[in-house]
Order: sequence, then structure tokens, then C-alpha cells
Amino acid sequence: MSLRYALLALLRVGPLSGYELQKQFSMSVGHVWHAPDSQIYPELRKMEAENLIEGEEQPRGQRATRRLYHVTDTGNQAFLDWMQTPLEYARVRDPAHLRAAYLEAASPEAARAFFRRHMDQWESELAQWEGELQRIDQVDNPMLVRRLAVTDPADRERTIAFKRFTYEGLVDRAHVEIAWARRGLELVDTLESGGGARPEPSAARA
Amino acid sequence: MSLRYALLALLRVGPLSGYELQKQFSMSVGHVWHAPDSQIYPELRKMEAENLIEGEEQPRGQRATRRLYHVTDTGNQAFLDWMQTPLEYARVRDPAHLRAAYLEAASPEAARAFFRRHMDQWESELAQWEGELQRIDQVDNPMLVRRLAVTDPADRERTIAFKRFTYEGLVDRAHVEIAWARRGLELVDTLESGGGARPEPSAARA
DNA sequence: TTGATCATGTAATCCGTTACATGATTCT
DNA sequence: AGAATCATGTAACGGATTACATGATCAA
Repeated sequence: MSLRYALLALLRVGPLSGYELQKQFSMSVGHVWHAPDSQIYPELRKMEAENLIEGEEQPRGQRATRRLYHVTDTGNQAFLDWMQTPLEYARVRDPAHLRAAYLEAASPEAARAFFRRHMDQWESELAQWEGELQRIDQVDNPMLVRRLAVTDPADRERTIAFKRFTYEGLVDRAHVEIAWARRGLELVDTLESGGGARPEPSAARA
Repeated sequence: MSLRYALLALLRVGPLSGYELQKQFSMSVGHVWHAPDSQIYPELRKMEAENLIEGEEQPRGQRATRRLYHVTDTGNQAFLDWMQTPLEYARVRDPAHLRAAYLEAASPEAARAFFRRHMDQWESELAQWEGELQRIDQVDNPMLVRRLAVTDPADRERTIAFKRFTYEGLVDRAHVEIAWARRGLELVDTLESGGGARPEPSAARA
């Protein structure tokens, strides 16, 4: 259900084809909400059927065409309504912590591999998000630039502030996951060396 | 796919009926992986069909019966294999941060409501997880007690250590989300009071 | 006898993933 | 001529959610 609002958010800054949308998607909102093209095209058709967007068939070269979508008033209102509505939270479903809870059933090497992978995973997310932060600060993200161009000057500061704040939150989260995995590696070492002593509690919770 | 391993993890400490499993589930592994009973019962049947578990029909009262499930050798091995296998990470899909990124399209009041709800949500998760931590320390969780009873004394320390460590990670994460939402409330205030000044960056990233 | 709890499901639908599938256009 | 990229999907499957559905047993 979030996918359509992510798409509306992008289309609200100006008309795009499915293909452009998909590209923009992976470079902007895709950092918080992943969607493959095989999901985007059908969703656009559904949104058109529900009158949230309108597609305009455009000629391209001799025989090819492409559909340029723009947001309808209904679609714009649907987005605004959604923004005013309390967000529904999904129930916890966390494979990494599920596995961590039963790591005594894995070999120490597998446990280490698990934590190393967890670190790598979040390091790579972190790099993406920190990159976005920089692009926000340098007003260097094409989507953001287009958005600011169609934004009332009085609202530009807020627009930038909330984007920045979003990525700050993601960066903070990544740091916590990385720190946790690092302590996990230490824990495996401690347990393997047979000592009864456990590593000291993390500073984060001290 | 994680559901069946969560179920195997519980059944590995001893046979349970679907109903008992469902209860235990919500009180233990359900803290990291939610599943409703309407998903648990069919999954158990599927697992039985795949020979991971075996159900034994037991009489109960005059006419009623219940199925007691226990893990087969195949099932046990499947669990152990899974524990050795690299975990697959799902792509980001984060409704809260998706919405946060477009909060300039909401009223300040809606933005505040969003952040307050985010705090409440994570405070309540936090309370659950901190409760679990205490129950681990006091060896006061029935499932954990049963598990330790069937665990080689040499492995008991590791069993407890990994459980504790898992919940520590969740607690850390909850703290970060709560701190982020708190800063979000401040940000809304700052933006509303029209000042160009932004709240100072969080200590977490300083 | 009434309510809590024990006990077990089915059906419809939605969202997302993976794999498959095709062809035009433009640049080098 | 060939590669990159523009452009748009379908099909099959799996996992999760929600709503619906039923009935027995046991303790107060």
C-alpha cells in the first residue's frame, strides 16, 4: 500500500514515464522503499484505473510509444490525505534477530560469519544513506532539485529539513546495527575462549 | 520462510500442540517474529507433509483431540543447516521513514502526531524487550527454563548469552528510534516558529 | 449454565519476488 | 553492426493479513 504513495510523491513534482519513474525511484525514495520495475508498471496501471494518475500515450521515434503519467487532483488529494492519516505499523518480523536468538545452535565460525555479514549489510546501507545526506546538503540530487523548483520558497526549508532528518534517522539506525554486530563478534570470541566473563555492556546502553 | 524455523526452534525443546505452540510463540520468539494462529496451523501441516515434524493425534476429554507435534531428525537437521546458512536480507521497506521524507506535505500537527506515534510504538516495543531481558536474567521465562533443562550444561551459558544479546540489540534499536522521534518533534517546533536555525545535530552522530 | 480457554482450521485477498519475455531507439 | 539504454510488461509462486468459522472442555 505504501508503494502507491511513494509513486505519487515522485509524480507530484512533475510527469514521468514508468521507465523514468523506475530510475528516479531507485535513486531517491528507493532508499527507503524498494520496488522492482515488475511491480511499478502494474501498480501504475492500477492507479490509473483508480483515477489517481493519468497516462498520456506519447510517440517515440517511428513506431514506439511511452506513457507519461501525471497526478490527478484525486491523486494529489489521496496523497495529502494519507500524509494526515496515522501510519500503520507492521508487526515485528526480524530475521536477523530471530537467528541471533538461537546462535548457540551454530558453530562459532557460522556465528562470526553471521555477524560479519550483518555488519557488511548495514555498512553498505550506511554508505548509501550518507551519500544521500551529502547530496541533500549540496542540493545535488536531481529529484530534490526538481522538487524545490516547484516548491513555494517558504516551504523549501521544510522540504530540505525533513529529507535530511529522514536520512539522519536511517544513518543512526545503521550505526546501531553495526555496533551490535561488532559486539556480537566479541561475544563469540569470549564464549569460545570458555571464559565465564562476558564483554562489558555497550556504551549505548550504559 | 523464517516462520518454520521459528517453529522448529520452539519444538526442538520438546513436543507441543499447535495451540501451545501459538501461546509460547507470542511469549518468546514472537517478540522478534510475529505470526498469527491462522498462519501457524497451516504451516505446521505443511511442515508435517515435508517430514520436518510429526503430529501425534491425542484424545482429549470425550470426543476432542489435539495434535502433539515433535521434531523429526530431518527437521532438526534442517534447522541446524539453516543456522549455518548465510541469512538473506530483505530490501529496505520502511513506511515510517518513507512518510518522514515527505512531512512537508503534512500539517505541523499531523507531523507531530506522526512522531508521537512513532515514539509510542517504539516505547511499547521497548517495554516488551526490556521485560524479556529481565526474564532472561532471572531465568524466569518458561520456554527458556525448558530449553536450559534439555541443554548440555556446557552450552547453557552460550544459550543464555545469545538470547540476552539479541534483546540487547532490539533495546538499542528502540532507543535510537525513540531519540529520533523526539528530535523530530523538536524539528517541527523549530520549523514552525519560522526560524532559519535548525536544532543541533544529535549526540548519536556527533 | 455461562464464560474462559482449549483447539483447529478455511477462504479471499494483497503484496512482493523471481523469472521470463520482447522489442525499439540511439549512440559509437 | 553492435551495445547500451529506453520502454513495458506477464506469469507463477509464496508469504502474510484479515475475516470468517466452529466446536469441546473445564472451572466457577
